[in-house]
Parts: sequence; structure tokens; C-alpha cells
Amino acid sequence: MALPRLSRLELKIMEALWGKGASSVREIQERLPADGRPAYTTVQTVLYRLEAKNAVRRTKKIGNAHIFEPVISQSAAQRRFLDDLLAVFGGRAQPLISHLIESGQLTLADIDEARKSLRALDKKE
Amino acid sequence: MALPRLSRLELKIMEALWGKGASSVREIQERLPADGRPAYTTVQTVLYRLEAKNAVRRTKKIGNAHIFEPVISQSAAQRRFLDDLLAVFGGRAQPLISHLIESGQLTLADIDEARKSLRALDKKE
DNA sequence: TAGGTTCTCCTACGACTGTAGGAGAAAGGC
DNA sequence: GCCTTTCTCCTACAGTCGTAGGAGAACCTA
Repeated sequence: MALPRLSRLELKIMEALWGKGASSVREIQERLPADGRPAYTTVQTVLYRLEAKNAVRRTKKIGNAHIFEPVISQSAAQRRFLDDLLAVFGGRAQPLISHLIESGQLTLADIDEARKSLRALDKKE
Repeated sequence: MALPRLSRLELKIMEALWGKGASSVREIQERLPADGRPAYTTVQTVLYRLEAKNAVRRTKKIGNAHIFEPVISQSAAQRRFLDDLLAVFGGRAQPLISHLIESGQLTLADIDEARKSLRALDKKE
């Protein structure tokens, strides 16, 4: 279970952790968008589950509150998530890119940067 | 519920439907990769659920078998899927692209094609 | 028309998710 | 030391998902 599958909420909570580093339950909860923010104990429960999956660990206590820190790296988790969902789409990235372009979320600069790193990769191989 | 969230298996089954158009349960099941292919009734159950979500509908019968066809378009579903995906990547397309490149799922040809259509779009505006 | 084959429909079930309340321990303020 | 606030830990529950078996209807074939 090197890279467990994370659910949406688990991922959101991990995001909050990656962003600011080791945090308490309260800090994480308050960092979530106020709109539809889950209850304190909900965040706590999810953290416990993440702990069981070895995605986070407790490092220390401040007052009586445990501090959690990520064990899994953000890029590893993103990769896992992407692979999972891409598998569903037959592994074809092209339609994704098309959608990104159509919705204007992909700029020419992004593309060029991508192009450059792809070139660099090609040379190495 | 214009665009319901589809689960992984639901999406796989939709893929099979989009690929070949209206099909029977059996056809869909046999179109799924033999490796880990779900039982006939599993596919059937998922189709029923998709029907309840208005993602597919029954069009006719051939023999005693119902024929299902997609109601949701592939691009609409991909769009929805992409939004979810982007949420995980903090709404930024760049890291998404980077991951695609790193895992070799995005070729230079893909990039160039994207580049071209992006250019075309720019001109229009 | 009898018998095998193929489908449908119903039902179930365990795992995973999102959600959160309640009891009680611990810490902090005065 | 007592009271209030804050946390932890436990428990629960309904919804979704993947999974599929069983009963029986419908169909085809000889």
C-alpha cells in the first residue's frame, strides 16, 4: 500500500496539509473553504483514516492537540490520482488537453513550457 | 442533476458505450478488458444505476435483451471529470501537464497539436 | 414442445465515504 | 482548585460502489 487511493475529501485535507505543513485538526478545518466546510470531527475522522493509510502521521502535541504532517508527497498523490482517472479514459491524454484549451485554462505559455520539458526528456532518452 | 458524478466503473462502462454506440449488456461486458472483467450481472447492475442517473437509456429490445445507449455525451462527461481533476490540482493546469509528461502520456505530437489549436483560438479572439 | 441458453429483475452484502454527535480527558485562565 | 474551552476517541449512520447470486421469464433450436 505504498500509494493508497485517496478520496476527494481526503485529498482536500491533504491539500491543506501540503500547503501549510504540519498542522492541527483545527488549523486544517479552518483552512478549508468556508463554503460547505465540514465539522471539526469530520476533519478529525478523515485524518484518522489517513493515518491508518499511512498518508499522514502525528508528530507532536501542542497543548492537548495532536499535530499531523503529510507522509505522502503531493506530487506522488497527484500522480496516483491522475493515473487512476486516466485509466478510465483509456489512457488518452489528448481529450483532456483539448478540454483544457477549450475552456481557456491552458495558455500558450503553459504549452511552451511543457514543450520544452518534453524536449529535454526526449534528449535524455 | 444534469451531469452526475460517475464512479470509476460507471465511467468504464460509459466508455464502452461511447466507443461502439448502443449495445446490450453482454456486448458491453465483453468489450471490457478481460483482465479483471466484472460478472455479467455486475455490468447489468451498473447500467441500471446509470439509467437511474439518466446517463443511459434503453432504446429497444433485440430478442429478450435490452439495448442501452448513452444519454450523456462523452465530452460532457470528460468536462465534468476534468473539473474534478483540476480541483485536485488546485485549479492549475500546469502541474497537470507536467504529470502527464513525466508519465509519458503526453507526446510531442499531442503538444504540437494543442499548440496549433491554441494559436487558432488566439487569432479568432 | 421440451430443453438448454440467455436475459431480466430483485436482493444482498461488505467496503468505503462523508458526516457528525456524545462522553470524557486535558489544558488554560483566574 | 474550579470552570470553561478545546481536544481526543469512540460510535454510528446513511449513501455510494463494486460485486454478484438466485429465481424465473423469454427465446431459440431440434
